[in-house]
Amino acid sequence: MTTVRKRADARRNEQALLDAAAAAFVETGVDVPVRAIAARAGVGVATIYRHFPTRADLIVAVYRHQVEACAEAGPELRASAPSPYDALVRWIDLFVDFLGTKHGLAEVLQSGDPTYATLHTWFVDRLVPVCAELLAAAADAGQVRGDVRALELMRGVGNLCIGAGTDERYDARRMVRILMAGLRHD
Amino acid sequence: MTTVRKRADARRNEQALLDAAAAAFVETGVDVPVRAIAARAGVGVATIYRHFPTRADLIVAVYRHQVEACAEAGPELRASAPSPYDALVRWIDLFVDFLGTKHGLAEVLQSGDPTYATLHTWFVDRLVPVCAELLAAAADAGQVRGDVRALELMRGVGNLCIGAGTDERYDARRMVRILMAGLRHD
DNA sequence: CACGATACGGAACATTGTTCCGTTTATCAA
DNA sequence: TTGATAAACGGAACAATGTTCCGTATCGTG
Repeated sequence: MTTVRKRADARRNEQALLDAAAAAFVETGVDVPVRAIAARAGVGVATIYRHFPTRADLIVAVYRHQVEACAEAGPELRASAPSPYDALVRWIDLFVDFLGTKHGLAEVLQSGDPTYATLHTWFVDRLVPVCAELLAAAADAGQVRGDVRALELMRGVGNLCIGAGTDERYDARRMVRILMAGLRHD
Repeated sequence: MTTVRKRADARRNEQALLDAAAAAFVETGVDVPVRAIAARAGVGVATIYRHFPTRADLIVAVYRHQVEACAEAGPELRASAPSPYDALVRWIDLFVDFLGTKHGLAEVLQSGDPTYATLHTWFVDRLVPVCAELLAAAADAGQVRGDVRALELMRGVGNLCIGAGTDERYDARRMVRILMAGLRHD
């Protein structure tokens, strides 16, 4: 399978867009206007759409590595943590860390806006199985109630992370800890 | 204090707008375009802004009675429930009922969008004290941990309600129950 | 070096919130 | 009843943003 090599300027622009988007996401949030990203990368708006048909594709590309790392940490924690429940809690911590530092990502993930359907699907496909594994192990060990599905838990945690960092009176991490504590009941 | 009586057409239009907005909120969500509300009420867009300077004011006007009822239920539950914790849980249930049936309201409440600042403030001012009362009673009775503030709890619950009703795999009410269960730990 | 395919840039279009202004209408006094 | 006046109105106009289109420029290859 000989990969068709893209033109040099196309590859250059794609990288410039990824860099510009990453910076803009940090500075303004994932809902930064496309024109701002384009200007920052020194390209026209159409170039964004050519490389990333939807905004979701761009977000996915920017955060691919970090989400991948989070997914891979699941099995590792399962092996190294003192108990299945600990493994689950620590993994959820990683997830919260990730979401908490991405201004507006949690919001957009749960928004239901069709623009972000790809993003939502990608998160679910990649992370829910990992969470399900940890959750099942904890349930099998009798450490958490058995009637909660991974998708539900992740969505709840994601929801709790909305607005994290915008109001010092709201501590998303603490709320997630309380939710995880509630999981222990039957 | 003689109240300056507004013109008859102004009063008529204000009521028509409230009715149209209520219907549109149910049908489309609280983020329905202003033009759609105006058309439904048979008025021009400027008439909306004349009566309700911001979208938040319109939402507040539409839901005023229901939020008021929720606020008033707090002391009643406190008196009638078998325990302070039960009172708290039941009151939170009412709150979830309210949010769950208002498409997009939970989203908008936590969005941080300055457009909805008035709405956010109104919710906080009216409901947080009620929640604080119930929470303090439960904490005094040793039924819940004492380090969670009412604002934080309500915000967490509000967040968990985001997306309720748009995905049958996510049961906001169950997640709220789990959060409330987590509150019992120290 | 020339040519075809690829990619580009920015104008143009669509949607939505918000404001402005010329026109209409309700109210009240004569 | 009628006319003056302040209140209220409607819709055009403006601004911001997402998305698409098309004429032009550039890359890669023979």
